[in-house]
Amino acid sequence: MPKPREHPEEGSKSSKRADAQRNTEALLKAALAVFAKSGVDAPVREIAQKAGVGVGTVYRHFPQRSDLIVAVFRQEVDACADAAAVLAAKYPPTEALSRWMLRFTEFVAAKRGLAAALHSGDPAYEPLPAYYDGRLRPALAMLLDRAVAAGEIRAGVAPGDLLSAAVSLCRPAYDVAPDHTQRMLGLLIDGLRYGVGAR
Amino acid sequence: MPKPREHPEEGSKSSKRADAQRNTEALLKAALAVFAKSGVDAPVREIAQKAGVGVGTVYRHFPQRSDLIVAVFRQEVDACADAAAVLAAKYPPTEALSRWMLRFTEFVAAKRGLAAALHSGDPAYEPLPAYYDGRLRPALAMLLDRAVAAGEIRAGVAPGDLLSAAVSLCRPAYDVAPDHTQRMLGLLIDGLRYGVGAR
DNA sequence: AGCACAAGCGGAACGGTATTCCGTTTATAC
DNA sequence: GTATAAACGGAATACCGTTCCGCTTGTGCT
Repeated sequence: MPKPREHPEEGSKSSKRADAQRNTEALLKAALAVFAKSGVDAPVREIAQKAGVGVGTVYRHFPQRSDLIVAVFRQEVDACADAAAVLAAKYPPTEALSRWMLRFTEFVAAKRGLAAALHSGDPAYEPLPAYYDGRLRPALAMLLDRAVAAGEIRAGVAPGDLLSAAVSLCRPAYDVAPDHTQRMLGLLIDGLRYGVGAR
Repeated sequence: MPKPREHPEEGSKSSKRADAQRNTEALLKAALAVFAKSGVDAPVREIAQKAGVGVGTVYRHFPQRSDLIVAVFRQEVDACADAAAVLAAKYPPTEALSRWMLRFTEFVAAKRGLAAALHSGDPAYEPLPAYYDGRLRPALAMLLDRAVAAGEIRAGVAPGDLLSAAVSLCRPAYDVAPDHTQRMLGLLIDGLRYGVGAR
């Protein structure tokens, strides 16, 4: 009989067979693309095909459709949050902040389809807002702190408020000139700069 | 050949055959119940069965699913708005206001499933918020005016703000003690009373 | 009352999707 | 190399939306 795993962890993921691991990743990638193109109600077959697996495999990894949606959402939130550190290392404080805000609004715009699912009342999505907030708010707080420390923007701006404001700004993004969001964001960042050095 | 209708209107509705009229009403009633129990994505067959008609009849009256949803929504909005006049005639001003607010939060809580559909981006639902506002805001304004005129609450409260506040209050209603909304509403009404006669 | 006719009706039929199930394949430990 | 269980694929099943058309029924007329 096969012994229990000797190495409960391999690489960095939980103990799963290598092919299963690959398929999980392929599915997440495929689902991201398909959701973006056809919405979260896209046929499961389409996702399976794009990932190069059978439908059975989709259900093995994500028994509920909501499991797949949640996984994609969390992955995207993580990517957006992680981008903060990368940008902070690469650009001066306020430019990093500005670029991240733009990145964030792209995330929000791209996930408009998911947003409807989140508010559907399905309890499976209940923990997502907390996850979203827990990852994104600290990321933005870090960027804000750096810009404040550099004396480039004023202190006292709550990260949560700024996130909400950015979300509001990209609300009409789909029936307005595409650079509208970008210009509004510019205004928002300029607003943060206002009064630097004033007490 | 059958002549064109002599009496273009009969009773109070548009010129339709009596059975068609009955079926439309039965469908609205059934859809209301089914939507409440199983959400707006409930099977059409289920609604048809509950109304005692065939599925073909559903599609005859409501070619698009969204037509049925919109009709149910408007009917409920109307019922809620009309309740204002009934309550105003039956209770003293502030009690009528209080009771109506409770009635309104019940409406919002019951329509959480519909709310998701409203934000789905389907253009069929686009005119609904305006309808909602156009019916409910005047209803609430009337109740507020009466309470103000009676000197029971202070003036200057915008009906729209109060509606929004009430909606926010019942947001967490589904994972909190059921009387939570009621208590919060009590606070809200008390807040309106504050400062009467001041100035 | 009886008739003619179109509006209205019911539900079978069609096309498509989600979900399950199980025989086959494959990664892993020894 | 081999045994074993995890994982896979896709056919099969179960639903659901939507259409279509022969049948029923309300209505206005005589």
